[in-house]
Amino acid sequence: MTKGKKKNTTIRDVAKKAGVSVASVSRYINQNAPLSTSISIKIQAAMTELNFVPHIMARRLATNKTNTIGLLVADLYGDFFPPMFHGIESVTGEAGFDLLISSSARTGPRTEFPSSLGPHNTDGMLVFWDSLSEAGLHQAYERDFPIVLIHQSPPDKMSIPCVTVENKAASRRIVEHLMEAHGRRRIVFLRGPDHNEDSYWRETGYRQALEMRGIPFDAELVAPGEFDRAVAEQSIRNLLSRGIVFDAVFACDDESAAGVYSALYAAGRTIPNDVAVVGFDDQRFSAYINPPLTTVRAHTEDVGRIAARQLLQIIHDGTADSLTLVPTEIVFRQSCGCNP
Amino acid sequence: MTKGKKKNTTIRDVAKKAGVSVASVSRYINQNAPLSTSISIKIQAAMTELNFVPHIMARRLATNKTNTIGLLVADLYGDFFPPMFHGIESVTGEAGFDLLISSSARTGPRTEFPSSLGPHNTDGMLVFWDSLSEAGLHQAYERDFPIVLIHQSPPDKMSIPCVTVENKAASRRIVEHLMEAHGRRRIVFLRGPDHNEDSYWRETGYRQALEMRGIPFDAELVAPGEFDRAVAEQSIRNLLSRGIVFDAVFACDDESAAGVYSALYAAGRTIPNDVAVVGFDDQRFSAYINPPLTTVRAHTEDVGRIAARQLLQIIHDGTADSLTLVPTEIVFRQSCGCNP
DNA sequence: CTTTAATATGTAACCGGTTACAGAAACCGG
DNA sequence: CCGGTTTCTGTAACCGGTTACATATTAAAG
Repeated sequence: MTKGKKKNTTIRDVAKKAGVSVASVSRYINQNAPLSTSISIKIQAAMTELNFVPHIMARRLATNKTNTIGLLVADLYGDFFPPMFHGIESVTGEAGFDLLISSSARTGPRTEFPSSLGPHNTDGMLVFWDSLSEAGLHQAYERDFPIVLIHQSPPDKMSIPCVTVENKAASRRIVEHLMEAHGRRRIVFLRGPDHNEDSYWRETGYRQALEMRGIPFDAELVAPGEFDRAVAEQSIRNLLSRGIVFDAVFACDDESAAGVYSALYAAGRTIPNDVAVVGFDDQRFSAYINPPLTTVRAHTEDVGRIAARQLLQIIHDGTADSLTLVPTEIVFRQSCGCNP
Repeated sequence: MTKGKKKNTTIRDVAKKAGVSVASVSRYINQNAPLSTSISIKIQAAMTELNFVPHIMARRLATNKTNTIGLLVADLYGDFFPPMFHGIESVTGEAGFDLLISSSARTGPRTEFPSSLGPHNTDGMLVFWDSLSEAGLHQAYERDFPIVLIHQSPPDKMSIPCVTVENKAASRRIVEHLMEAHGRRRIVFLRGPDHNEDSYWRETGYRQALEMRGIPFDAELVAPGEFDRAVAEQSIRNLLSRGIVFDAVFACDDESAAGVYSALYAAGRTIPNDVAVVGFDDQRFSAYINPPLTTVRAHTEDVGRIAARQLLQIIHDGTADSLTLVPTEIVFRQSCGCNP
């Protein structure tokens, strides 16, 4: 429209128009070397006149920095992602970094280090649970590409910083609450996916609570939840039909707690009178369901914020904390028997 | 560790080692020109031996293509984003494009065309409602940078493709349902934010339904919902305390429907017997609340998919549909009085 | 008023790919 | 066996910034 010519205006055009050298223009743009005011003015004038926009890729090629960080996620199920993203974005944005997202939903956990997120394209990468295989991680680790793991601790031998939430203590406390405040004794635990660490620690907390109360662990009371509503519902149905007695359920996450509700409701059991139910995560719907779910709140936004900060720090000076546990807190609603 | 030398291995190193020209190596990598097998083999050998990884930024500088598309969102409230993202990612990923995300949550709607998402850094951009000011849009439009709008139609004078959901017909039908199937007459409408288009069309559908039934529009029955639980709750409280009579509520979105539930519950009114309630969006919690909410399902994932496809098409050949309306469907649950 | 040190600019060589163009090799019909 | 294609391969000039180093300018010192 305007000029007719396809050519981009470059730093050299600006230099010519301002009657100075390209180096000066570059220095003016980056403000990284002293420059006389008279020259600065001329450059500024030329730049605005030519409507000059520096070519980011050229800069990146020359400096070998991308000012971009990569985000590798498995899938965006649940209410998990938005707050996490919000946390991450708030710190990366502040620091002037772009965010490149890649989901492995289509492909399953990447077995290869994803080239689109690797060096040359990002300065570092945030890796969520289940998004990158151990082999893929290893590739990144070897070239010591900056990485921080989220909700996943590093495999043996690799020391990669990790940030996740405090699972065990909160789980222990919520189960203790069921026992102490509401006198429950036969508490079902609904597991998460097999190698999920959150699930592992939540189960550990559950077992510790039993142990402290001298209640023997009963394998019959543990069933799959898979972080999935339908699976959890089926598990509870099974327990019920097999005549197994229980007076409470600790669901590994709120999603499966919702499944518990359905199964219990269908069987005519009331919550919390017949069976108390508690979950983990404090998803958005948890406050709305009936009765409102007692659960553990994970400050997911903080997790994102902290992870991003760690990554920036690695990129900047190579240091980071090897493990950060973000505190969790129990939110007492009605499904456990409180606030009747 | 390995070599001790900092230098990256480049295409020239590969060429030298394979005893061929850089052009051949480039052609081998891109498979864009015939190459004798003998040469191909030598190059492949050299590449694996040197562990060569092409430098993406160099390629981008040379080709002036980024293979990246930008995603500009306001904030990631609600259940809105994950499915949308999923849809987008599925098509961009398939096409080999990266996704650069920028949220304007920290800053409010961008008034400037965000340089990090602009030309040089992305090949095109998906813009959500409320994320970019009209001025910002205009800048992009002038340089005819590929854009498609999501849930927002272009301001006057600019013809930018847009994809959103069908709001009006579904709204009309759900209100008609309230009238015909359940005999409701005094139906409250809870508005969304002021200049939100979804809200506008939903209200239009509401009015049409009234009109077709010969029921006069009553301004007293329209109150703010703002897509916000608390605001909606307060609005219903007000109506109630002012003694305004109504037998149904059409909430502009499910979030505000949840607020309606609270207000009604607090006032001792039952749903759907005293007041029928319907919403819009079919958020995740809507099936879980009590009673399950009758609402309109928007196929958000499709919106994302279609928008992404449109954008790729613009990038590819410059063409696109100026408006795509993704169909919606009513899901009948219990809050309207169905399935008792 | 030189001599020397400090500072501001400019020149040109990078960064690591792509690709227009030209030259070489292989193929083909007559 | 020769000119005319057709198909491969190589050279070198880009893409648009940054920056080490050299040079011009100016200030400080002697």
